[in-house]
Amino acid sequence: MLIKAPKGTKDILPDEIVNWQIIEQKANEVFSKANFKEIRTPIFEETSLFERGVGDTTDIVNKEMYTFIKSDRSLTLRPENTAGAVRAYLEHNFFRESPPVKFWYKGPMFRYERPQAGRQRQFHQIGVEMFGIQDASADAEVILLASEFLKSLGLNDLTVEINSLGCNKCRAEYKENLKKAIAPFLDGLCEDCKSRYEKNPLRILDCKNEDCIRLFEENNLKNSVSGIKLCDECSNHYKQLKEYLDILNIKYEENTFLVRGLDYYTKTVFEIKSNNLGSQNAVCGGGRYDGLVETLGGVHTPAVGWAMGVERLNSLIGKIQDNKIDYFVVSDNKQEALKLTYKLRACGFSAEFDYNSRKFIKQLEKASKIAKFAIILGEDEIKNNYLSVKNMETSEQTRETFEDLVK
RNA sequence: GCGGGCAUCGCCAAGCGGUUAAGGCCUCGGAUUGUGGUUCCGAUAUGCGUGGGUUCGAAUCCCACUGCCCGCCCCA
Repeated sequence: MLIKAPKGTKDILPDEIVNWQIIEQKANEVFSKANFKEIRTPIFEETSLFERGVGDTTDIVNKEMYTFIKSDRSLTLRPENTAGAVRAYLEHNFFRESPPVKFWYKGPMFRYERPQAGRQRQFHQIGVEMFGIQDASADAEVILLASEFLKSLGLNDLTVEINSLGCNKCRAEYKENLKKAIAPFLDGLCEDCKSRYEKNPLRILDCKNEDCIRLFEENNLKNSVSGIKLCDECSNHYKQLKEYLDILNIKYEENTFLVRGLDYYTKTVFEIKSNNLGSQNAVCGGGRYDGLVETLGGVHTPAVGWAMGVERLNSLIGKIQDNKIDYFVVSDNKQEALKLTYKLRACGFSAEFDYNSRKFIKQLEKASKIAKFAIILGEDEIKNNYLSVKNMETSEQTRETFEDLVK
């Protein structure tokens, strides 16, 4: 019985690795320009980091974590990277630097869920975190960054949705008002919504149940929600964000039903969606988390960030072709072929030869499949110290010395 | 945790109870011991996810299991 990769995990094969390399390279380019620095945190952390950081009312913490005990310590494979980034920020005293402190990261995350389109148990995220700036220009900055990054990958028309959840102060009020608006038709909602009503009423807005959505519409919940006032500070912040986005010419849609499932978000939340992803349609999600640094033991520090799912991103990008190598050395003399191959590599070219010493015609056929040029190195070439270089695209063949070729 | 669908060569597949399980791609070899990518010929599944059962006879029908995919929940 062959051992297979575990459920919900995938091998990234040579055929598709080019996409990944390009995504990571673009991330580095785009984020570096904005002076975001890459950070790499451990793949596992102490379990309590996620319980405190992500929130113990979330599904992620309640039923999706890969947790194991080693030497009496409870450790967990990271389900996301924001908590780890904040932990590192505190552990290495980044709060002593002049704000903002700007990080970006990439890497695998782990969540125990039933796999489906756009969802795996081991998946990859690229994300940014920005610490120390309360002003809405920081929110705009990270949204701009997400948009620039997507643009650099040729993804231009994705929808940005934004909303504001308010701060701790006004969110409590918001929840009460929301409950009041929902109360009249609470009985008609699904079981999940009924239990969310007490535990986490904001999440009711996120319900996908058709009957619930119909009831929301019949009772004009959207208007009721829009009518709920944020405190002055929060509504100002939200207003400023929209002004910044307008100035930056970033198109967005306001979605008063946009609620994120992680507990740490405050004020701004946003998602970037695509219609080509199946039912898991968010390629990017994030927002502001002004309370998280404090929750994890630091002084109050405003922060904002997002994460993208690399697998989802990848499925939006067409397959990027692997480039052909520069030279394939065709020769009956394996020693000379090997020597020439290594000389070409030393000069910075990609090169290969036929390890099997097959017939000339087979070698040329192989060359046409994998290389831009074939270098024919036969008896005559070796004796008279020249190379026959054939362009496999145009069939043109020229006679050159090694020195001319590598110039 | 709950629904739905699918499993035939490395990949894509035809077959729907009856003699040796189509075809295509890829791979390998030959036509062709120095000029390929087009062409022609040839090779490649004692086996149809696994285990039972029905039948004279099963890839084809029935049952169980496993795996994968899709959806719900939640999230990237």
